[in-house]
Amino acid sequence: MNQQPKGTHDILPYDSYKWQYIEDKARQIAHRFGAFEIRTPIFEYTEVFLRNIGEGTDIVSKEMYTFLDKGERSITLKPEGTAAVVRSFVQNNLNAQGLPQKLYYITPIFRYENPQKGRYRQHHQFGVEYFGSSDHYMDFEVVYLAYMFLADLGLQGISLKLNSIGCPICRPRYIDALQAFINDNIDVFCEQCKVRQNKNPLRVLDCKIVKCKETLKNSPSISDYICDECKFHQSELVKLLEYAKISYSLDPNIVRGLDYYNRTVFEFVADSPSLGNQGTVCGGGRYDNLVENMGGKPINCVGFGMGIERLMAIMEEQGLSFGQSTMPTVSIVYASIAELDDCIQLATELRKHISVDMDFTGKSMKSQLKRADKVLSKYALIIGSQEKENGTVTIKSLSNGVQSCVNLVQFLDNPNAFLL
RNA sequence: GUGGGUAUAGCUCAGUAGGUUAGAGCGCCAGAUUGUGGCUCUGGAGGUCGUGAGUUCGAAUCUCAUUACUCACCCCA
Repeated sequence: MNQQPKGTHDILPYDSYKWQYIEDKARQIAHRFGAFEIRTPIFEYTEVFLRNIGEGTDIVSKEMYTFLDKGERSITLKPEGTAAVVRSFVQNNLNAQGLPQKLYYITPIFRYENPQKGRYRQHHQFGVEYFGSSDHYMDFEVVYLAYMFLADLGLQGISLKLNSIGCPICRPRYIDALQAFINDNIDVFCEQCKVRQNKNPLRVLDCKIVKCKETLKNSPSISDYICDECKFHQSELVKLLEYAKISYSLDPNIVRGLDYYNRTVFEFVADSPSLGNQGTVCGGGRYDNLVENMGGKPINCVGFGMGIERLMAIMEEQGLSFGQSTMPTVSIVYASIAELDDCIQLATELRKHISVDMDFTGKSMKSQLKRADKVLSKYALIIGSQEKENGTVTIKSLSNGVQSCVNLVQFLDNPNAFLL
């Protein structure tokens, strides 16, 4: 049965350079902001996610890859990045290293969903988590990091959407008002919304049904309910964004699907047909209570997760560069099988310095040169009876066909001098 | 969990009033060029037509079932 599990994808040899390119860029940007990489296991005890993402969320209630290991412990494959990082942060007392602290990760993420464009059962995220400040400066830096990363890749048509979902003090007041509003208009709303009204009223704001959307235009706005501190926090963040000339829009319908967020929530959204309705390429926000909830000190945090598959889809669509595939510098070619041993020795010697490809299956010279083309070698180093007899090697440029014959000892002494 | 679409060569796809031996382009291998790649020409290999039943003298083609993929809903990166 040569099949891969539903919703998973192999990254094939001729595509892997694209991943390396994006991962390199992500690391560069993170390092430019002074963030350190953290790598947590691919699975955690189920509790880590159950408690912190929120039992009422879809992710926890129906999308986790959960199983019992041989010791009857409940294990779950990472369904998002933040909870695991926070677990590690608390467990290893990383706050003892001083605050604020900036971490980033690149990790596979697993969710049991029905796959479609831009949604897979295994996808990959580049994420950043900042620990240790309640200031809007920290929100700004995290948003700015994401912004710079997207800009660095050359992406166009990505917009930043921003919202504040308040804090544990003011949000309940808003939810009460929202529920009351929905109740007053209960007949107009769709069946989904009627259910969500009790389960997770904020999600009603996200409904795509036209009739619900229309009705919601008259619903109470969260901006009228959030407390002065939350309001101030947002307005100060907005000032910084404007100062940095990052365009944004305040969108009261941005409601994130994880329970731990408060105050700032944001998304970077592409209006990209290639992604269908999965335009959200990055989502994040502030989570001030998560560290404490996981048994740590009260430490305020901001973070985001960025979907690499979605990034790549947009980049492909916009025709952006993924850099160059890494290529061997030279290919070694034997004119006949009699020179194969000499060529192997040459390759062994050269590989101490440069990248070398060669065929060793006795193919014709013609097919060896074809292969040299295919693997994108810049030069072919040819050894035949002539060269072997004279102690030389023929260097052929594969871009213009020019070739010269040089002394093998001199060549090995400083190969780069001959490979311009 | 719910709905729509698709399934033919390694890849992208042709192929219906059911009818001999199922095709093309690209890719692969080889030759033309016996020590030289890309271009050109010639040849070659490669198919249980997703799987299983049914209708029929005869099924890639029609019917049913099944599986996979895909898009969409839900939700999310």
